[in-house]
Amino acid sequence: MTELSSRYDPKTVEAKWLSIWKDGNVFHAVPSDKKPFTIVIPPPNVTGILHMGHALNNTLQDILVRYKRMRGFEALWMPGTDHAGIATQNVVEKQLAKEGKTRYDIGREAMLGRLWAWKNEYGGTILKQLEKLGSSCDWPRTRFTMDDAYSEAVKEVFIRLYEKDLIYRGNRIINWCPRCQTALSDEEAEHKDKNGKLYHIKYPFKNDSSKQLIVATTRPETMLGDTAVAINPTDERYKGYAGQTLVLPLIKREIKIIADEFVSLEFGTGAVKVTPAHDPNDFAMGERHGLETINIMRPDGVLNEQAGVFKDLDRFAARKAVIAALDEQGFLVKIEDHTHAVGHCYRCDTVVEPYLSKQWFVRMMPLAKPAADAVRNGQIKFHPERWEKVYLNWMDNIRDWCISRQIWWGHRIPVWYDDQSNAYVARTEAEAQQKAKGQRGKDVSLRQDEDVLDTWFSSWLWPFATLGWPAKNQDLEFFYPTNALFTASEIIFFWVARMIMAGYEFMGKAPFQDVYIHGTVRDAKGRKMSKSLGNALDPLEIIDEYGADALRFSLIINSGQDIFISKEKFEIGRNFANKIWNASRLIFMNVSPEAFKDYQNFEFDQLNLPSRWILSQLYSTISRTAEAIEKYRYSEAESLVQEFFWGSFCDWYLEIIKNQWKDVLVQKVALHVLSNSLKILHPFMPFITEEIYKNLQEGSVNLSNSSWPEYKKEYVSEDDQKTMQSMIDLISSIRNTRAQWNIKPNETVECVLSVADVRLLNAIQKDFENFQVLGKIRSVQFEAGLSKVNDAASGVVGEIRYFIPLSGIVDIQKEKRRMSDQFTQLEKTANAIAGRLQNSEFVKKAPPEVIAKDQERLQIIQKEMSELTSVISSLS
RNA sequence: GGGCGGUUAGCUCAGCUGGUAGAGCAGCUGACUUACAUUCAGCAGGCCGUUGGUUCGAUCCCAGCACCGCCCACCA
Repeated sequence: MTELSSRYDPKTVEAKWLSIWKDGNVFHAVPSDKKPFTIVIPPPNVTGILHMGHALNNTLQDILVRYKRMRGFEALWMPGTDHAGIATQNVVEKQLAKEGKTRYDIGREAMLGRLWAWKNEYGGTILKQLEKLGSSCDWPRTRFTMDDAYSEAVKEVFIRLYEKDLIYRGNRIINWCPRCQTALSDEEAEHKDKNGKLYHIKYPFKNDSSKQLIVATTRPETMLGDTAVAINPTDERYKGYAGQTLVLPLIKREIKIIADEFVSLEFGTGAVKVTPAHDPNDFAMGERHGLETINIMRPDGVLNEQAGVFKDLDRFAARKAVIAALDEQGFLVKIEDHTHAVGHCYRCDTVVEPYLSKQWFVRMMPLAKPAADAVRNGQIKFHPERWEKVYLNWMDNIRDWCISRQIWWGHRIPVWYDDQSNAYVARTEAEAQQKAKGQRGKDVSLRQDEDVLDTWFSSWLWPFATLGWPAKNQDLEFFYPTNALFTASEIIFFWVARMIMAGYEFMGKAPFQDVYIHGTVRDAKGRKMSKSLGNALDPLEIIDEYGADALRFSLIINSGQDIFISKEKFEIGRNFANKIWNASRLIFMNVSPEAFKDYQNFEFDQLNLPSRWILSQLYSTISRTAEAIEKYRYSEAESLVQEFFWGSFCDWYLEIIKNQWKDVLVQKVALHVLSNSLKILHPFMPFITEEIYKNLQEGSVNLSNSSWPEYKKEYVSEDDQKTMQSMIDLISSIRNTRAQWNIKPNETVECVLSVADVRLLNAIQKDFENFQVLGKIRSVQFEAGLSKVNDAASGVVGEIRYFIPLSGIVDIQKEKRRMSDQFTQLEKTANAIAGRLQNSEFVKKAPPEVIAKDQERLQIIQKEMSELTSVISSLS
């Protein structure tokens, strides 16, 4: 029939289908009369290279999108990339560094030219890699956060928020990365526990230098910028100190002692140096007490002229120098070990500096409220649910968002300043000119804000900006809101939360209903996969070696919470693909054109038990798999399909029918099961299923746009499943003889055992030989054939059945003990229930269904007890 | 410091309405059998972290404890 090779070769097959899908544009979705189903891809960074996290994330999305497409939805999966401001700029700056230049050397315009050139050349890499995974994105729709239209959306949002007074500019302590030389948001500063030191330093009093106040600090170099020392007003130790003057060592500046509730009595010495320009708490105290702010540091982390003799020292060198100087002059009291959390830049891992500067902020409280409510009232659901708490906890403690970045790659802030530093927020410079003229009454020259917006300030618009917002159009109308979002927990705050806020603020609707949070892919030892650790498995290499289907399948079936993966894990998927392939070969080798013509139609009543059984299994698998997918239980869905296809279809059905191939009905059933199995396998393993399905020649339809099998209730029979199951158990028991069968002396058994599986025959025969020696079997006939297997269900082998379960146990005494334990347990339960039922008060008060349940349970227990009794007595 | 999760076979994990536990892998036995050795048949291996509570009955529900992991956080 078909010439399928004995081993599945993913490479050629995958390449072939990728181009068929692409040429046919089969994943293109347009507004139609179907129901919409939309997912937007979490846009990978343009600098991204496919890693296992992407592979997992996108496989999950692909499974759902393909499934929904098969279920008749107009399913759109919107692809695209994120410009990744700092990350991309870092990459290009590294290139420049090789030429011995910095971005300042070549200037803003030339730098942007190089950035775009880099983006145009390498920015598509990650998407091509995602495509190789089999991702069924609507590729022609691919968006980029710095597309012209998208940039308009960003600008629009800035202006709208500004007009609502939700954006403001302020002088605040922010997280500053001295390497990237930009501000970071609170989320972009990663806190890590560091083993540091706590330095105790003497600050002498002005009027009596023999008296000192000892302060404790972890960042002694910032003392150069101290403008006060704070104590707690209730601190008995320092009663009357407030208001006195100290002389700052080294600098000799006079500073006051202030009293502030913020100061903890327990920590350190109870006296805190106050450096308003270099610490957020100190800044707040400074505001409360009207303190001066002294900035001692340049943007690159080197101390400035305010630092006196320490000028031009890097902050860490300065720390050492300050300590040395303090020690030398007798101000250093002691140094203690101290662990504390230190912020690090999430892009370059440099220690972040709390730094006073003028930045743009978004007022988050008003935006957070509807977004938090949406989750509270169930309009948006997290899967697994527990992430809702994490989300809400952040939302309820939300702080303003620093959105300006001192880099060049990104959306430039749409604000212009005149010579008096008045700010004009406008869509274009011309508009700003007009506004300025209106306000100043004359033309003034303007300069645009140098800064760009945080990358996330564009990403948070992704679900609707990709569909064309702020323009009104059919796409937006039809595909928004999206249905599900798939992401890792790391970016719940960065992205998910903000998207929800933006969705409500700008669209008046939630951007999606379901948020699926998947685990992190880790190596076998549980470490995060990373290039620097050298433990990363490259998905492309895995695809190359095992195939994309194998990668997808293995990844998903392993996904519980976090996913621990090693190379061997991908054998699961590869082996399964091979199994599917070979089962298909077997079927294709044995079916006739007649069966091929219409294998979807057959008389169900004429089928034998194994056929009815496999159909029953098939259809219950179909519905259970669908249910699992809908509930976002992907690994369960895969297990169900695999268990059915391999464990039931291949291991039992195909073995049983080996000698029945001449029966057209059997051929039809085999083809029918294969065809439908391919359909339910398709979302998980798109390539191999397409390839095999093609051989079924059901019209010219690709599996990618065929439909999910309809559930046929009439094929699902519990009786058939039970009968067949007991047969399977029976045959299994017979197979499993040797040590297990414990035949009583003098007992003889005569039986005819039919074995369909030729392979099994030898194994079993051997066992039976042993069995004959061991027990007293007079004769056992072996017969490779099918008809008798069917008969077995109706009782021919039933005689064997009688003693297998009982004498098949090695340690009868142990089993007896178990059974009598069980009996006592049941007896106790029965008594308890019976007692309850005789209690007239209980019967009066308890709801009828409870009583009914009790009665039912009592009956079951009593039945079990009587069965147990007979079994126990037969054992002795 | 606050919050969240986990603890089940050697390993990775299921166990989604409470009825003394399942899978895959690894291990061990056995089968060269024309769909598949990327295979097939089988075996063994578990006081379901610990202490209490609720229940006739707890891996499951409740509380405490221990250990592991993650997230958040401005005690310098």
